Amino acid sequence: MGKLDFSPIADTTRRAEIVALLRRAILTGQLEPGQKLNELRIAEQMRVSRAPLREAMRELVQEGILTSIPYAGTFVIDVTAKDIDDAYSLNKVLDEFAIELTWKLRDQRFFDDLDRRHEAVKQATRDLDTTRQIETALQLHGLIYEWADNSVLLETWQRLTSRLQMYFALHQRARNEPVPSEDVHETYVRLLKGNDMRAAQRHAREHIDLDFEELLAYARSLEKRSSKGA
Amino acid sequence: MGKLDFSPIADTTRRAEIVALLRRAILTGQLEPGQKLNELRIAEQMRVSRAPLREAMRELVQEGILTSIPYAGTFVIDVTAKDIDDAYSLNKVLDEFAIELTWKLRDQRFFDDLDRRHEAVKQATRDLDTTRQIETALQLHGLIYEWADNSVLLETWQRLTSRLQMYFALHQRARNEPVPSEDVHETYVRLLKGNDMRAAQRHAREHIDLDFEELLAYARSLEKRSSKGA
DNA sequence: TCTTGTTAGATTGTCGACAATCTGCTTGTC
DNA sequence: GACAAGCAGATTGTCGACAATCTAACAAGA
Repeated sequence: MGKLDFSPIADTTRRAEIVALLRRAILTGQLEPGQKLNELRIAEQMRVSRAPLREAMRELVQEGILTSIPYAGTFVIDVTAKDIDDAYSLNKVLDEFAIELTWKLRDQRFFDDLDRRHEAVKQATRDLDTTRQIETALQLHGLIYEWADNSVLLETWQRLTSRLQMYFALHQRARNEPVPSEDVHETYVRLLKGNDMRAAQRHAREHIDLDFEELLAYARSLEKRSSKGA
Repeated sequence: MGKLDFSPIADTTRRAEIVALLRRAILTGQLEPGQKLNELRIAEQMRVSRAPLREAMRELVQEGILTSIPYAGTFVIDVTAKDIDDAYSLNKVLDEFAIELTWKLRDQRFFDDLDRRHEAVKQATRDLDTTRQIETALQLHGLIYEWADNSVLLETWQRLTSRLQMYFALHQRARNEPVPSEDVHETYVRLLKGNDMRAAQRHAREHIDLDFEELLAYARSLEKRSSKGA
């Protein structure tokens, strides 16, 4: 059902633009899990040859949101409940670590940025813009990784985030009941501003406010169905 | 091993072969950090066109061992002491997590595999084959990740491993004094076989036997020098 | 001498065409 | 009707050539 229209590419290298376009299409759920990406069709829509498109797809395969089978095709990854569970549990461990690293580096700029990102989530919530809501929530949570001053950790988190964003978008899309939310991030932000690191870590480990539990339940409900064709 | 088990068919695409070749060249230090990869030259040497080579390079960029600057070139990543330190500290956290997940899944096959990999390290050590020594040591440590039954964690570890292997190979290469080792993995293996999970985790966190400290010292000693040209 | 503009060479980015491979349908046989 | 062989059609993988961009060497002018 992939009648998504791409607009022609503009500046910088085509490859980079293509990566951005495809990533966005996948993470917002415009390209559905399991869907095959037809190189010729996409290349024509973007007014681009297959070479940069294929290179872009190779990047996204390594990024973990596409999967490739030689001579068969490249597909959006399938989302299983196990995948989500795996990502969830690793995320908790990483959060705890990131908080530990960030803790003594916090300063006024950190708190300001924290508030700013928190506000962005609340704004998206008021706007009922669910896609942006997911995006901003993940950015809020990403702050501790950006401040942790550990490039490998940050990279790891960003890879995880891609998938998380895709999962959540999928979930939101399913129940077009759009708004989950009053302010679920309140506690998280307050603890990050406070003086009790252990409490913040505990909150991250036990109570994470991203609605994983519900997401998991949704994924399990999908598990029963057969895979869809083209 | 008397039961008939078919492994997947070999990847018959040139791209996959190229990825394997390049990765090996980088991880063994044949391609040095900072070095530029000339597409035309490499393509000619491999008797391959630039298309699959470029796709392969794109994969390795995402894998984190190459870095690319548009219209300038693709280079082997530079190794800084900070990078190693970052990877090291994240590795400790992940090890601890992997041990926790693996712990209750251990069975006889796990212990057998553990012994087998441990033996492989000792064999490589006896052979004075330092490259293989690094490789097998990392495979030994990778066992807990393979058993942890968390695909995202395994993927993360494998990405980390690429870099670690590169760092260690670099280090070994520098001091051609080849042998570090009597059996430094003894304690690690013994604890993984035992009944005290906390002790195993503590060992992973505090005492990891991969010679990180020495590696770090070496990297810091390099920090003073300027970058080299082609 | 220093700066600035130009130009030639080399290298990366992109394109269109061809080769290899897969998929599904058709055909022929039993 | 069931089944294997074989033939299109479509799609991915690879190639060689061209376009865009960078580098550095050189010349002209202050």
